[in-house]
Amino acid sequence: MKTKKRITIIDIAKDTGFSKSTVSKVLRNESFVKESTKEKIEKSIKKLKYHPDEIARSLVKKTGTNFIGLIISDITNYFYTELVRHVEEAAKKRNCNIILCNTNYEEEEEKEYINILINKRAMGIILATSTVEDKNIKFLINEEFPFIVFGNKWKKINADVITIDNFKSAKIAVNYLIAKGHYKIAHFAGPQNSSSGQERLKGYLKGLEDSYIEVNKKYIFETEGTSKGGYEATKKLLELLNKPTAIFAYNDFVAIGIMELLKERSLEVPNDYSIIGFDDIKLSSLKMIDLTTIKQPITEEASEIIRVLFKRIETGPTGKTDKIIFDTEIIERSSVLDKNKVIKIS
Amino acid sequence: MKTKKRITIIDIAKDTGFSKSTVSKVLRNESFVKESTKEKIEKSIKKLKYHPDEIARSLVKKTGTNFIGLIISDITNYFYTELVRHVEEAAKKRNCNIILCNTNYEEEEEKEYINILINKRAMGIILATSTVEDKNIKFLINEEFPFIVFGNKWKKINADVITIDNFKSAKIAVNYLIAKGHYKIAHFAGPQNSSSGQERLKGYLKGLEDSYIEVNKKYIFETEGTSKGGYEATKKLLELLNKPTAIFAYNDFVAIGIMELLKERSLEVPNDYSIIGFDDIKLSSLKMIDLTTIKQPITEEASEIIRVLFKRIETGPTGKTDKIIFDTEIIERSSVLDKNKVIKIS
DNA sequence: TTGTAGGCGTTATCAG
DNA sequence: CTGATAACGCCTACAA
Repeated sequence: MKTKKRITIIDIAKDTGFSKSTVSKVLRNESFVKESTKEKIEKSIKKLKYHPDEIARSLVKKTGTNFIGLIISDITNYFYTELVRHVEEAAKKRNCNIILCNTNYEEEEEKEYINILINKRAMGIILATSTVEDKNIKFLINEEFPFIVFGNKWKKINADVITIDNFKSAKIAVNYLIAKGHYKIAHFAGPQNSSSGQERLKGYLKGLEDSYIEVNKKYIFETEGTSKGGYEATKKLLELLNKPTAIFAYNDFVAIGIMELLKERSLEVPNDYSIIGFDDIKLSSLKMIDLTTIKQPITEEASEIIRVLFKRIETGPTGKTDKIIFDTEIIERSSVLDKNKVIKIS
Repeated sequence: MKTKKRITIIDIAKDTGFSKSTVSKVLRNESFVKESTKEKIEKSIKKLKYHPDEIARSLVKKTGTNFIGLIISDITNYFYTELVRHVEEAAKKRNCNIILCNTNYEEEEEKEYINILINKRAMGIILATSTVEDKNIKFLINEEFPFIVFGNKWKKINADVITIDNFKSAKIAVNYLIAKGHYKIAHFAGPQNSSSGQERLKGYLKGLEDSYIEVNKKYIFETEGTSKGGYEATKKLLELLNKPTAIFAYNDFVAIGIMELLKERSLEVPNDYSIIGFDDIKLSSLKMIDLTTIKQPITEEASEIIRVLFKRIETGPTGKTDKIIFDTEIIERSSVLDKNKVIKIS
């Protein structure tokens, strides 16, 4: 699997009769090259279809490879899709390319990708898997490798982190439902090995507590954070005798799964069940879905990820890390019933 | 922006007292290294946190960098999202990583990314933008750079191509609508600078012709292939005096845009308008959307892309290229009304 | 079993 | 203005 014979700086040196260092000079268009020889060399470059080898270049310049590794769990999760898109864009502005690493939710893959990225001399790594492994973070810290964590464990770890306040945002969601007259509120929690899952659950609990609503443990379901998870949890929820009137879903995906099952059972949103999601993926704004949700400012987060990561690349480990917490906002759509406005008939 | 001082093979040579070639030997675990020295060296490697530099390695071995460039128009287009996911997976199996290049539908970006990928010594390029530029293909052929085209211009170009038969598939879609009793069928065509857009339009025309249905030019709208495109075209369509009963959309996205506007106007699918899409993105299977559509076997396509690309990388340009055409199938859901089964009341 | 030397494609320093 | 020459981090005969 050898690559075809590359044509190098030497080939064009031979072709023109100049030395390779002169060729190198016109390549980097240094001054002090006679116009005529510059032209000759450039002509030869075109003729021989020469392209400078960035790899060799970065080797001697000891400058970066201009690769950034982006590790995510699942690119078909639309929330991450949007992250990828914006990160790629932001990286491009700094002349960097993204090496896409999809772990498919498998822990070992995360570790493996990290090693690959280190060996391939990525300049930095963005860890955006939903359940970042502690040991991997420790490993990266120990290696003194530039990296940044997205959306996870911001309090505990000594690394740069870009995220939102999941706890607070979850409280906001619950308070919103309460304000709309709901008090029987279920929570379809995310994976409890992810900090976002944990924090949102805690926020839910606190939200209820603040309004003196007693927690009904039967109203809490742990899901895997996918639409399938929401779908399955809804099945169980519908078996409850004392059913809730509203559901706070771990994320929009889960919320959509809920809608799926309700539709199958000819139950209506929001009349039978109110739903609030999390993330505000593009899907949620479709009229056919029209999900009320908590919006993450994904574009801003993405550019901060790149900004902070580059800072880290430049400074190296300093002991001081950045924790950037973005605000969320509630996007009101039609999936939550305002019970205060409902005329009571009975 | 220098990277931190890397520890190299020489550092661990010094540390252990052996020569760098001996170190190199244990790295590639060659035989003929005394067990005890091997152990010492390995210990030192761990101690100094040494990682072999794949980049430097590939320089001297003249073997590939194990990078594959994937150029797409828009990763948030769910169809491509799924492509990316499967391509990444297939590449991983061959120990390759994906450099993700999102052109954002801008032609110049495509050219720019190609240059970057060549300079960074990618092993090959997957061109999966919706409107691949002829000149870029010619450029790559001329450079003798390994590449493969996905979903475009398979007849015309002398390059490896993986695609479906858009013409035939479009005919199938139209025939399906006709079989369901529709004869006033509109087509929301895709960009006519993309071959898929052209071919699907031709297939639509031929499908009508085969059933002796006269073409109504007012029923043909060119869209940009997005949900917004479908949304806007539907606005115009609703202004028609003689309205169609069914719409064949360029892709599922466009179809969803149609649904959006219909929903806004309180029009129903399929009772007021039947819709058939193209691609079968995951979204389309949601109960809230439930779109009848033409399915592309994206997983299989992705693995063929990688297989054929690797073949090309190995053989280099041979003059003979592969054109692999996948079959599509129709996925029946609820967005098409069977007019034959409708009881006529009037 | 281990070490030496040359080279991969560039850049960079310093003479000429 | 132009051209040797020594790196960059690693591999690979060939020698010891």
